[in-house]
Amino acid sequence: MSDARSWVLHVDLDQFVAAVEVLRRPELAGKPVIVGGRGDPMERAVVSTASYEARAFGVGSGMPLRIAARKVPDAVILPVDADAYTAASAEVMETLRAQPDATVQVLGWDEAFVGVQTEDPEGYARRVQKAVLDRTRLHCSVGIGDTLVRAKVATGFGKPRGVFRLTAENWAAVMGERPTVDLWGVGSKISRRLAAHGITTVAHLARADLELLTTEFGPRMGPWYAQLGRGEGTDVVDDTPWLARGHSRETTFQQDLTERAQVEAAVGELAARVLEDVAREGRPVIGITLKVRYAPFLTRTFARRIAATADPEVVLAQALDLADRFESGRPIRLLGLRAEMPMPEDARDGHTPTRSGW
DNA sequence: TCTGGGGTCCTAGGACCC
DNA sequence: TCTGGGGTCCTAGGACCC
Repeated sequence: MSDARSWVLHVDLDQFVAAVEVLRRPELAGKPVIVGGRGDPMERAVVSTASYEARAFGVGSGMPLRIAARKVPDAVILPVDADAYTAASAEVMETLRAQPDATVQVLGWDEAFVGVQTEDPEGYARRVQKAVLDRTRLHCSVGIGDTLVRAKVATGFGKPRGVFRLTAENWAAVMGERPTVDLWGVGSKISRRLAAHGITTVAHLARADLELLTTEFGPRMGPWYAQLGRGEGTDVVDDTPWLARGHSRETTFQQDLTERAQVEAAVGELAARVLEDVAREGRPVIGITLKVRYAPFLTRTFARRIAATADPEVVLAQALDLADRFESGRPIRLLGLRAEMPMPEDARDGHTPTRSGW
């Protein structure tokens, strides 16, 4: 027997969406490419992905398309083509599953964990990169870790097209002095709350008082953040097929809605789309939630449970009733509708993987 | 120059029950 | 006159991720 041990690999495609677009339009290679919305820089939309050439100008995901276009006047701006990315993603995941002894846990269009037993994880990672490139002509980076969290964080140091290993041995040296917001699962809000307690670096978080964290963040999140600071957590890659908890559709209107007839039409359209999504899966609906965002208070969004069934007439009537009761008369900037689906018994309690490591 | 769309999970607080 | 203590379920809101 060899001294093979188990490793977690995190495979992350480089600038995935932009790369897929360049593949079918080779003339775009080397140019600043921005993908977002319907490809119209004058619309209310944001950047999905920018190519490295565009990122050099300071463009990144989530930035308003209008601003991105101003930063890079020469950019090629393309509409989001979800079907194309889904197809490319499926080929990538198939390639990963075809690797020897690989357990694959898909995280999104462009990333997955791969669990393997090997004595040479770097060699395995390089073979994964080559297999993906040969099959799809797409480049990826690979993080190697002894936990999911460390593998995920490691990938960032490997980009682009590289491999990086992060384990209990080098975690503190590599991550210790970095801000907590660099951790997977810590965003701007949590990092600010941590900073209020003097916890600004990963090293601080790693040795933070458990009681303080529990008081501040609750019985689950408190201990979880402490673990995160040490890079600890599960090392089990779970390939159980993912089951959606729900489906939602939302629309930001290019012009705010002011007429009741407009609201009626918009809700009807959303309801049809959501119910179609659910019907495709053939699963029942246990609740419908309506989301409304009024202009100009962009940050003020509310969602309310409006129905326990998917009956389109009930959904429509309840949605309109709610829109009337809340601040009626104010222009509406966004409407969203979400259908919740029941989970089978054996899929509850985290058996079905979601956000990994949770 | 204003902030997409699709998801998941956790927490707090109220209602209700014994 | 005053209001325990434990438990569950549900909803709203917040935070995060790709």
